[in-house]
Amino acid sequence: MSSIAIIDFETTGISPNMGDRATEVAIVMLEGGQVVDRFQSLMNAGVRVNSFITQFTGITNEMVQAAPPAEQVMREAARFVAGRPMVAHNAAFDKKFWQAELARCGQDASHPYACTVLLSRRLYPQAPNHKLGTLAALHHLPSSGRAHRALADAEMAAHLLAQMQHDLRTRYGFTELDHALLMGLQRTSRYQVGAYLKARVGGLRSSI
DNA sequence: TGCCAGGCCCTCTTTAGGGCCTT
Repeated sequence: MSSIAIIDFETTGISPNMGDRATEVAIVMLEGGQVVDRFQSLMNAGVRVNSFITQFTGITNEMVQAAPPAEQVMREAARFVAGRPMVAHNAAFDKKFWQAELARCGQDASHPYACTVLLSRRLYPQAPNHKLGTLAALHHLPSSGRAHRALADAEMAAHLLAQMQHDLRTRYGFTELDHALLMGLQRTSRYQVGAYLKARVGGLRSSI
């Protein structure tokens, strides 16, 4: 059975191109709709955490200074992912930090990323918004810790992805749900979602 | 304190502008 790596970074800001660095990473391995493994670590990139970020995430300068070096953590994270396809909530954000941090230690970062924000916009257009916390409440997903810490957010995104996989199975009759299907779905116009899923499921059945 | 990005998406659009989402 194929597994998917769901990742979440906590960082000092929103742009690695502006000098922002990762302070924490968590990766949750999802297999058959179940969380089967976890990786989490704070990391010390040698930068200071400002008061807004500390208030937002709970991560302090003392915590970061006591953490292992960023390069060491990123090498371990890359080994944990081991080339698996990846998913993140607003993947454009986590993907650019993944690439920036791995580039600093000469590691390959060419993993395909699917995005639960894009998928949610396709599958749950009725949602009031597509923030992770809102979607977790909407689907009554289990909470697994403090929001805006990497492991809690990665687990929440994994539960959201599992919910999407469940809905695709029950609504559209999918028996196999791979990463390529998710990549195709997130690239599909919201007006073409039904046609795309119907084509991919092989015309077994569709509720659209 | 407030700003810093960027890809995606919508619409009163497409020769554009602005909101969403992440920290």
